[in-house]
Amino acid sequence: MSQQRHGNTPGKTGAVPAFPDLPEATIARLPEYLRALHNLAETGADTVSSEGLAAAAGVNSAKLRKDLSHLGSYGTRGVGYDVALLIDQIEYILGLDQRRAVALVGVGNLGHALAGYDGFASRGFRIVALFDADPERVGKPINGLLVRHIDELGRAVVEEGITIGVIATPAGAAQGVADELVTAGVTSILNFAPCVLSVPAGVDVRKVDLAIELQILSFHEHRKASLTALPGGRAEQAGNQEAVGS
Amino acid sequence: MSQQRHGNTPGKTGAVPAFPDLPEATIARLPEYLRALHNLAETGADTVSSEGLAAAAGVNSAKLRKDLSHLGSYGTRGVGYDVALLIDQIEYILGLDQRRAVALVGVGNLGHALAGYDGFASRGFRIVALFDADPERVGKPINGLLVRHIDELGRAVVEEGITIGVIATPAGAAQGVADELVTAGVTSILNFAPCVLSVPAGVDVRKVDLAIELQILSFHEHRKASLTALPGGRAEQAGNQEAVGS
DNA sequence: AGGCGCTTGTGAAGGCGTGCACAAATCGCG
DNA sequence: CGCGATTTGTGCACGCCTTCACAAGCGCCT
Ligand SMILES: NC(=O)c1ccc[n+]([C@@H]2O[C@H](COP(=O)([O-])OP(=O)(O)OC[C@H]3O[C@@H](n4cnc5c(N)ncnc54)[C@H](O)[C@@H]3O)[C@@H](O)[C@H]2O)c1
Ligand SMILES: NC(=O)c1ccc[n+]([C@@H]2O[C@H](COP(=O)([O-])OP(=O)(O)OC[C@H]3O[C@@H](n4cnc5c(N)ncnc54)[C@H](O)[C@@H]3O)[C@@H](O)[C@H]2O)c1
Repeated sequence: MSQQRHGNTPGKTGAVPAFPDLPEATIARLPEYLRALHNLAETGADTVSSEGLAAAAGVNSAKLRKDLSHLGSYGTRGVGYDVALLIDQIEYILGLDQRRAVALVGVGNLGHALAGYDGFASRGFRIVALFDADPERVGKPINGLLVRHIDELGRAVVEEGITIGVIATPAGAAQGVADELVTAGVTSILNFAPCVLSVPAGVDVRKVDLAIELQILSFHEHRKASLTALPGGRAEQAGNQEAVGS
Repeated sequence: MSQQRHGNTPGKTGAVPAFPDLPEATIARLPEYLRALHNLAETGADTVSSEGLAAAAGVNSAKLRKDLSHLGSYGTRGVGYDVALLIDQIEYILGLDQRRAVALVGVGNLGHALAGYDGFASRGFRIVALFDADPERVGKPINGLLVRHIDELGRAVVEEGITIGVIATPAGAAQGVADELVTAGVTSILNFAPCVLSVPAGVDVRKVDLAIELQILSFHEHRKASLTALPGGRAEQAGNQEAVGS
C-alpha cells in the first residue's frame, strides 16, 4: 500500500493535483452532499454552514466537516462553505467535470425505466448506448436512442468513450454480459441482476438489489413486532439510514 | 421523542424465542446468503461448507461463519451447513416466513418496472397495492393490479396489512408521500426519490439512489485514470463491493 | 475403537468510522 | 483596534467490523 501522506507528489504533471485517498465511507457520502448543495444553490444561497449542509444531507455535522476536511480546506471559519466552490470541488473529486458515458445492457422492464430517466443527465452522466440480445428489441428507439445488438458493444465502447456499464439483464445472463463489458474495456459496472459478479482486479462492481433492501426492512419489521411484546419497547433507528424525528 | 413506556411483560409467548440483536452489517448480508442458499438448493446440494457458501455469496468465509454464528449453531463441524435448515433460519430471522405486503406509490417510469417485476414474489414480498396522484393513471391495471388514488392509502394499509411502502414519485412529492405512509401506519419505507426523508422515530427508511451509485463508480474511474500516470499504478478493488479475479 | 482429516465456532488483534469537544481562525461591530 | 460571536478543522476516545489463527468437534476409514 502506498504510505503517501499529504498529497505533495514530487514529479507529477502539474495539471492533475495529487489524488487524495479518501475513506470509502466519505466517498459514498459525497454524492449526497453534492445533491444537497445543488438544491441550496437553486435557492440562491451563497454559503452554507456545516450544520445547515449536514441537515440537508441527513448526516451529523461533525461527520460532514471531517468528510470535507479530507478534500482540503474549502470552508471559512465563522462563515461556512462557499456553495459554488464546494460544488466544483466535489464534482472534480467525483470525476463529474467530464460527463461520463454510460452503456446500458438489457432493455427489458427495468432497462426501459432507466433508459427513459432524465435524472442521470443532471447528475453527470449520459446514457449513450443501449444493448439487448433479443432481436425483437434491437433497432427500436427508446427515448431517442436506438437499441443495438450486444455484439456491437466492443465498438461502441471505443467510439463513445464508455467507461461505465449498467447491467439490467436477468441474473443468468449477467456474468456473461459482465465479461463482455470487461473485454470491451469497461472498468466500472453497476449491476441490477441479483447475483454475484466475478471480474478481474481493477474493475469496480457495484450492485443494486431491491429485494435485499426490502428484506432488510423486513428484518426490522420483524424485530419491531417482536419488541412490542417486550418491556420498554424502544424504537431504534436503522443505523445505516436515517430516521429523523419530525 | 423521549416518551418511553414502562411495561412489565413477564410472560413471553414461548413460541417466539428471544430476538437476537444482530450487527447491522450482518443483517445486510443475510439476504445475500439466502439468495446463494436458494441457488444451492436448486442444484440439489444438501449441505454446504462456509467456504463454498462464502464464495457463492461473494464474501470472506471467516466473515460468513461469524455472521452465521450470531444466529446460533446451525452448522456441523467437519460437514458444513444444512442448506434447507439454514434457509429456514435466515428466512425466519428476516421475517420472511410471512409474505410481507408492500404498497408502491408513484406508478411512473420506474414504478411501472417495479410493479411488473415478478422477482419480489420469490423473495418474500407481495406488492398488494399501487397508488398514484395522477387521475390519468388511477383506475388502470398494471400487471393485474388496479392503480388506486393516493387518498385510499389509509384504508388499504389496514385492509391489506401493509407494513412496507415503496416511494417512486418525483423528489418533490416524496416527503409528502412519506408522511402519508407514516400516518397510514406504515413503519418501513424504501425510497427511490433522490432526497432525504424525515420520519418519526420507529420508522425505518432505506434509500436507493442510482445516481449516487454511478457517482461512486465515477470517483473510482477518476482515481484509476489518475493512477495510470503514476509509477506502480496498481489497481485496487473497491473495498465495499467485490472485484474478484477470475 | 482409535486416529485422521475436515470444518465450524470464536478469541484476539488491528483497522476503520463516528462523534465529542475544543482550539484556531474569521467576521462584524463598537 | 480589540472583542465577542460564530464556525471550521481536528485530536482523541470509543465502538463496530473484519480478519487471522486455532482449538474443539464431527464423521469416516481402517
Ligand atoms: N424490473 C424490476 O423492477 C427489477 C427490480 C429489481 C431487480 N430487477 C433485476 O433487473 C434485471 C432486469 O429485470 P427486468 O424486469 O427488466 O427483466 P426483463 O426480462 O424484462 O428484461 C431483461 C432484458 O435483458 C435482455 N437480455 C437477456 N439476456 C441478454 C444478454 N445476454 N445480453 C443482452 N441483453 C440480454 C432481454 O432480452 C430483456 O430485454 C433482472 O436481473 C431483475 O432481477 C428488476
Ligand atoms: N426512472 C428511473 O430509472 C429512475 C432512476 C433513478 C431514480 N428515479 C427516481 O424515481 C422517482 C420516480 O421516477 P420516474 O422516472 O418513475 O418518474 P415519473 O415522473 O415517471 O413518475 C412519477 C409518478 O409519481 C406520481 N406522483 C407524483 N406525485 C405524487 C404524489 N404526491 N402521490 C402519488 N403519486 C405521485 C406521478 O403521477 C407519476 O406517475 C423519481 O424520484 C426519480 O428521481 C427514477
